Amino acid sequence: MVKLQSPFVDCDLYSDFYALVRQIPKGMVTTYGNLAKALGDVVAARACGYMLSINPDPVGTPCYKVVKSDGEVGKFTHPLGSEEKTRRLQSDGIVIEDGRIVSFESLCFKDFSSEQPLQKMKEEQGKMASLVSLEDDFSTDEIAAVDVSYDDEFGYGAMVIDRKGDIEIRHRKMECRFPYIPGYLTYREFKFIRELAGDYKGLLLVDGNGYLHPRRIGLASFTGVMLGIPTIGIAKSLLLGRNERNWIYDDLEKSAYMLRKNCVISAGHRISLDSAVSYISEKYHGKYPEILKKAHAETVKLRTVLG
DNA sequence: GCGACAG
DNA sequence: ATCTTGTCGC
Repeated sequence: MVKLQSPFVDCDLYSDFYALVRQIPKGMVTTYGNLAKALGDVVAARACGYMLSINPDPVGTPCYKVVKSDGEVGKFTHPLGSEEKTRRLQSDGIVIEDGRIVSFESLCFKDFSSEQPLQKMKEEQGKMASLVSLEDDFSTDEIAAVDVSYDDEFGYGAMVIDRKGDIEIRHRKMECRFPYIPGYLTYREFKFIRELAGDYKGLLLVDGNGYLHPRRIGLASFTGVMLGIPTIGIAKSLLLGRNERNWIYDDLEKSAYMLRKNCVISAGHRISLDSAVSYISEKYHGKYPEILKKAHAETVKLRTVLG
């Protein structure tokens, strides 16, 4: 059994990110995209905006210096909004005309010092992808589902295990310091799944993708490899790919099946796509899997009670 | 300029 | 997922 340590599932991306914002020199600006690239992937640009919107230290971490990629000032979460952002930029000596930074190119700081955590995660995903098996090697004696919901700083995870009608429910509340970033859901959610699953060895349904992923290693597949268990990815929307008669193709490869609106099935680990599709569609009669709905409802219940 | 972006 | 400061490619 492969026993890979995963140093990145505990990454505090918020702190890494705010440290980058503090590197912007006096009198300069940067863009959400440049910060995302410093984290290791421009796809995180919108998450950078989100992290700024919940910046816990607006004085020490000056988020007004972060603007859009075309030099427009962009939004600002403040009672006075973007006009206040503009005023703060101007008091740094930056000239703004028609809502746009003048001499934007020369004022835009890009030379961040960074470990590029997302880049390292991408490399880890590449290694994990090579360990995924799409050969059927699963039993259906026990089936389980996991899901996590969130508030600002915590995640609320739930796992429902069905052992031939005998239902067990597990809960877990943990701090979460990693925002949602397309392609990196693993680094937000896997630690919840690891805690919830414990030594569970049955088939696991994961709320997200498996093989349908830019690096062929969505949360469901990553979970399968890390825990050494068979998994299936069940997503509610498409991360990528084109729908042709409900089969999802990305590049030229068939990588998922849209069972219905809001139910995209992909192979996780130790199962083929065809087996995943026929098992799920038969067991749940072509509907969204009940056990995942229950797991989701449990996370909401937990968040309402503990949050 | 519009739509796409697992949760 | 929540109710939220983007970017890129068609």
